[in-house]
Amino acid sequence: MTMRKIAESTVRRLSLYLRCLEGFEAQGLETVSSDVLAARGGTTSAQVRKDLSFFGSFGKRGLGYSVRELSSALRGILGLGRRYRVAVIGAGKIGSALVQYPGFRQRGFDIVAIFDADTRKVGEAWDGLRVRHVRELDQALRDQPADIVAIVTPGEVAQGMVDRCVALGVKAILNFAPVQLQVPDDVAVKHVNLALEFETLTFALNNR
Amino acid sequence: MTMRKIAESTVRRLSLYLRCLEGFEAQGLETVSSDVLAARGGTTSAQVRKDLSFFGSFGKRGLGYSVRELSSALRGILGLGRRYRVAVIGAGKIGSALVQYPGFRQRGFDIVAIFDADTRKVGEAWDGLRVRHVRELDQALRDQPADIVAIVTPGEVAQGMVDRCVALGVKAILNFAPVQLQVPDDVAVKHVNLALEFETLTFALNNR
DNA sequence: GTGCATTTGTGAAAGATTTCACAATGACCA
DNA sequence: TGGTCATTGTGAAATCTTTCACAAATGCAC
Repeated sequence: MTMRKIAESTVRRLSLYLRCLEGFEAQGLETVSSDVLAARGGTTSAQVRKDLSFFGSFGKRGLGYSVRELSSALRGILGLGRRYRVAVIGAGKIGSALVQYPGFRQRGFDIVAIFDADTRKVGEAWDGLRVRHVRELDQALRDQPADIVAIVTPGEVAQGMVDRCVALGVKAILNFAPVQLQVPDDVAVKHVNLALEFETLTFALNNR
Repeated sequence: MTMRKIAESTVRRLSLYLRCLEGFEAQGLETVSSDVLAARGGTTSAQVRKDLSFFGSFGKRGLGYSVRELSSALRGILGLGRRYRVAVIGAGKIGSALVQYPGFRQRGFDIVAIFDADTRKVGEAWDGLRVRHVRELDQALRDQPADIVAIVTPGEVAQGMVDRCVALGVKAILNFAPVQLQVPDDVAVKHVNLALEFETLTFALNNR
């Protein structure tokens, strides 16, 4: 199942398809065609079939896909067959929203630790989780490794935190700080940058 | 300046370059080469030059780019020469984080209204802004049009809100709801979907 | 069981984006 | 002024992604 060189765009769509399938499942649908899935997911049926074809053959010709089976296959492909431990560095507004959002737990992501450099925040309990000082970061991650670290610090300190995490063996980072991070090849980084999203919108507003 | 068919990926990088340039400006740097800008932005010098070449010629051969001039040019290209009015629909955790994040105001985005369907939330003041009931949405947007609407509602009601906004002339939407939105061609939509980002990370963790 | 209506899976074609590579230009120095 | 060095701007090539189009399955009706 694990061939190399799957495009980022393909993986994003797989995740999207899974979300659509969960909707169909909730509606009680048993099967979907690539056409219907594409319509819901905002793409084309050929794209759906091509994306899936990188991983195998999941449909029945003439019939479409079993909603249940395809969901299950996608969860397998995306590695969602188990839960993931997430540590959050930075207890500001966005860190807070992350920690308190119940959707993550539902989707298999458990936030297991939150850190901040501000001693005034340390000790606050958020959603049952005590904010710890960043100086405890290394010890905490050694005792209880995290699968994914979310960086929600100011830009200036983000790289330093990432370096510490990488040294501790963290292989996946979700970065909300507005800086590009340097990491070794075997560490996955995803960036979420709201200013950037807003600016692609202002560009669109001014160019059509 | 306004040719058609600029790739989305190019626009995102332009926004990124601007962020890098602001950093260089803060460090007191007068000029940068495409090489230095690329290193900071996580891309290549050829990519930087190609991206810029769609809009004109901003550098001096042998010298590089004036940090000040290039910043200013990019702000022009991205349409950041003025302020933008943003309305937020949905006063949950993420809506709250959005409204209270001071960075948006600093970057030219003013949140001018926030709506929710939950009457218990209506009337709360967030950062000096009163939460209004969604039934006031149409009247409010007619009185005080917004340039950009951020959708922070549950998925089930997102499309309905978008339809109302589009009918009122909104041309740019930032969608945090985990559904694909249908809009006319002349409306720009950007999606922010954290579950999806997490899932591209779990895919990466399981496929290398 | 035959034929019809569907819909998948997939090579090949088209289209888009990134990288290459180099001529052109400007700054600086002697 | 002329030579050297650095760096841009840009066609052309390479690579990557999406779309096309159709043979191969499958179910269903009769």
